[in-house]
Amino acid sequence: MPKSTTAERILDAAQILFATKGFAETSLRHITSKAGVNLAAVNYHFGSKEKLMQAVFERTLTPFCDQLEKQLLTHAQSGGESLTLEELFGLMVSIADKVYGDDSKEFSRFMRLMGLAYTQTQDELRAFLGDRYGMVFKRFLVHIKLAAPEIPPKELFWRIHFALGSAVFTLASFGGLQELLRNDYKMEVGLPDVVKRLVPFMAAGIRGDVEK
Amino acid sequence: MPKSTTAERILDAAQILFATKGFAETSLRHITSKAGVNLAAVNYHFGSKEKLMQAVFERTLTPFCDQLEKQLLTHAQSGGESLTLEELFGLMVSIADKVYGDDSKEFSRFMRLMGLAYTQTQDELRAFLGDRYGMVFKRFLVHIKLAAPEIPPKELFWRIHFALGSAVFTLASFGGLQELLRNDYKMEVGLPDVVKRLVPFMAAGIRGDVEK
DNA sequence: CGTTGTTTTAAACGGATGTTTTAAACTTAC
DNA sequence: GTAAGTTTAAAACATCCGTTTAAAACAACG
Repeated sequence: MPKSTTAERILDAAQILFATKGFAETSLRHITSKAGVNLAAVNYHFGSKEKLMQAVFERTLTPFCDQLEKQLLTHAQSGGESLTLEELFGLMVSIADKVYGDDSKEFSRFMRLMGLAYTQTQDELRAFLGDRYGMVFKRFLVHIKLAAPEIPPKELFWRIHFALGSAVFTLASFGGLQELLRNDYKMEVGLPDVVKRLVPFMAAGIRGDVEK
Repeated sequence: MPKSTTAERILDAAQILFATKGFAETSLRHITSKAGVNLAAVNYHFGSKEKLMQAVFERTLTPFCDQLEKQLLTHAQSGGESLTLEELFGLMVSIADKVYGDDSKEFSRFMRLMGLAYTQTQDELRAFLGDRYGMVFKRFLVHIKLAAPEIPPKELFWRIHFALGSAVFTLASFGGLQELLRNDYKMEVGLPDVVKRLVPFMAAGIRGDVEK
């Protein structure tokens, strides 16, 4: 099997435990014992638990954002017309697919981490994510505005957050919902299945097919 | 000022702290010092931290659910036709208005608690809420199904949770979004304003105007 | 008043947490 | 092969946690 460094094993274990139990509920001893390394290794390699959390996000978020920016840029330079909402969200999905492989567990974990980042009030982490990835997010918002130019800014602002909310909420609690569906409806469903329903929901919601 | 019992002061403090910091991140010492009572009072009056969490939800959730059930029942008995989605969500809004008064801070806190209950992996709390309020929720789902009979169950399941997500997410972080809107767009907006946009968004999303 | 039952208080308990320390083990290069 | 630098190891540190104890304060009532 491929040898992995201590730092990598810590990141792997931490990512899984953070995603399934939350930040405060996951102790360094949990992480290090799952990773099979010494307790002190966390503070040696990362400095603190807080920095470890940031490193976990850094590792999973950076490849995704880099790819997203690159593709948006090359599309803009190729002089094509602006992307539709479905294309924009579809782009995110396909990049997530590419970056996180066919391992839907990994993708699900990533989504749960994103949900936790929004939901849990980890002030330092929030600041870190804002500093590190705020620009990417704003650039993406510009594309959304281009894709829905007829919506007044204030209205668009809220619709984006309605849509964002449905995505984060659903994907963050995906495991629980999956179980609920299994118990109440005797149905199995995978993440791609839900994403396929979610993308048009978000796109139409923002575009304003929802006009009363 | 109106005298309040020790148990009430604990509930008040706990509700605020839980909503702003999360369950695991809020200690009993935080709660009791904010409430101005002795540490042991929590275990004396509620038995444990877990039971306190349940009591907080009980206090804020029960009046709302009771009212909702009563109104749905009287409507059914009056022999009227089934309610539309807009009427159903509008009913929830009006009940929330009545129960939580005009205090939009309180309403926002309540929503944040609901979001945490969904997101945070508090197994015992989840079980408690399921036992205590599962039936109310299911009865409400029946009304939604009646209002959107043409949607297959599985599809409806997910659309409901998309809509639920947009509501919980948006209203739970309403304070932050309000500030963001003020800074970036120089606009002021109140809670009723957002709810007015949210209800048709949810209704249309569930009904399936979102068909691709 | 004195007794009884309830509530509050201060202190301690046992355990878990993040972090630090100090020494040992391992790598790397001269 | 030894010296220097890097990584791991075990143990201890200080602090915080939820909970319990036992005594004090209070309330109600005969």
